[in-house]
Amino acid sequence: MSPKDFASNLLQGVSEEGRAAALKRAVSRRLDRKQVLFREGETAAAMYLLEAGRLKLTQLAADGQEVLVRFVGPGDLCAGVAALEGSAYPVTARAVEPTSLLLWPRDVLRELCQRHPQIQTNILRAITGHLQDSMTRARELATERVASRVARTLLRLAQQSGRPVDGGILVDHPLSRQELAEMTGTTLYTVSRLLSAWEDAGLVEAGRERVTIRSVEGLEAVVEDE
Amino acid sequence: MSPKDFASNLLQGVSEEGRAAALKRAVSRRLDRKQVLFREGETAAAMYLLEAGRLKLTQLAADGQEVLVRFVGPGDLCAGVAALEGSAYPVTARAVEPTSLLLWPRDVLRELCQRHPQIQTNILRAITGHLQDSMTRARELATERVASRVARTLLRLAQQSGRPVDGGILVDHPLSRQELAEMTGTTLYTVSRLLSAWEDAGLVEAGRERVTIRSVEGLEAVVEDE
DNA sequence: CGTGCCCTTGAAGATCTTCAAACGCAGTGG
DNA sequence: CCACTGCGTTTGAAGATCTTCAAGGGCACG
Repeated sequence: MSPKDFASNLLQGVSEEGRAAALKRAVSRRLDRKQVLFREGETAAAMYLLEAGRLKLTQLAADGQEVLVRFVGPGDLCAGVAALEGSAYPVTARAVEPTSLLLWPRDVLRELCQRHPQIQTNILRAITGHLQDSMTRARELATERVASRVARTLLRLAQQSGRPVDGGILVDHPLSRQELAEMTGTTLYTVSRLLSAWEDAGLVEAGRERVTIRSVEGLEAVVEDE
Repeated sequence: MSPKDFASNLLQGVSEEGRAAALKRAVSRRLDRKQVLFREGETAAAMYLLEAGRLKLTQLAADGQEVLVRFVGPGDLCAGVAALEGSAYPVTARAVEPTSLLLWPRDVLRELCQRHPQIQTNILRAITGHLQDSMTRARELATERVASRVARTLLRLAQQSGRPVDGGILVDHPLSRQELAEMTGTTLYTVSRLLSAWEDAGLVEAGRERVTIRSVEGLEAVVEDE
């Protein structure tokens, strides 16, 4: 495996020459916790690929409420289409922990995509994945109860960014009740109550901006018993 | 304007030769009302472009409830990525009125995309639009009340498939309370009550599988006053 | 003329939000 | 080192919103 293996989502199937060209033209950048990478509505300047750390992408609702669209982890792409089309970023991106990433300015990206169409194909694949996720999310919001949605979200976070610890899986980045609420379309109060109940039942262990899943099966049962 | 202008979403920016090649290799097909074009989970056989009529795309929730993802109208693409990747259709497509469309079998589509990369770019653009829509939908489901969501949905339908009639805009295809409920994450009962109230207030006129918007401003006010 | 499908409406009650109050840890500054 | 302060969290109580269930009406189509 190459040392630049985290780039596989972007560069898989690209010729050796294309990979080299892409990596050579990439710019490196670091972000502190809570630092903003870009804001919703700004004209897209670049496409980003995460090396390490984590971003959260949010959208503002009409009434000012924030909605958490997704977390972006190592190897994930971000703002691919907005950069290609030169349109506005559809979300705001903020680091939830110290983060390092590569970026390709808009014009560089366009040139790379023209010379190496497989890169565009890979961006298309990434977008398709996000579309699937978004449809799944909308379907769950439309048909499931809050408890199911929160349980599902925890299970998903465990998969995406879970770190095994003794007797459980820790979601390995800061995660507040408020953020869980913004991911599931509910309030921080309801999330707090659910976590308290699940803690009593031995399904999770909850701390300040920390959640550890103690029983995956238990949470799956919560998802089922609508 | 070309007689094949409905194909602009797919063929804009494609060379004259590419447009000709694409149209030559397209297969024509007709559907009756309620006829199924493809089902969620089947391996994708082709990409579709609507000439006339309307499809509805639905997804099944875990508990068997149907969710209405969107309506597809003339000029709209459908199943582009699933066909390119040879994966499963993510939704079921059903005609809600007599419909005619063009289709490109999977292998033909792949060849066209290779020879004319702009076609793939156009598919990427279409998918991006759907991603935006889906995110908007999820955000609304997460933050807005039922009345707002139903009102918004009616306004959107008026834009997409509205036909001016005396004193209003008719949504120009069959549209049941159940379908409106499946679009907005509520029940047919709640939709029925809302439409009855809005009819009394003079905002809409509702019939069997028919809705006419009498006051766009009135519905916009419903959206606002959360 | 019946039958099926779509629609309406009432009543009861579950689910979830809202508001208010208070707790406790983490980091800061005295 | 301690107190202060901010922020994330917890919990109770009240009540709004929406669903669910039940019953019935009416139009369209065979």
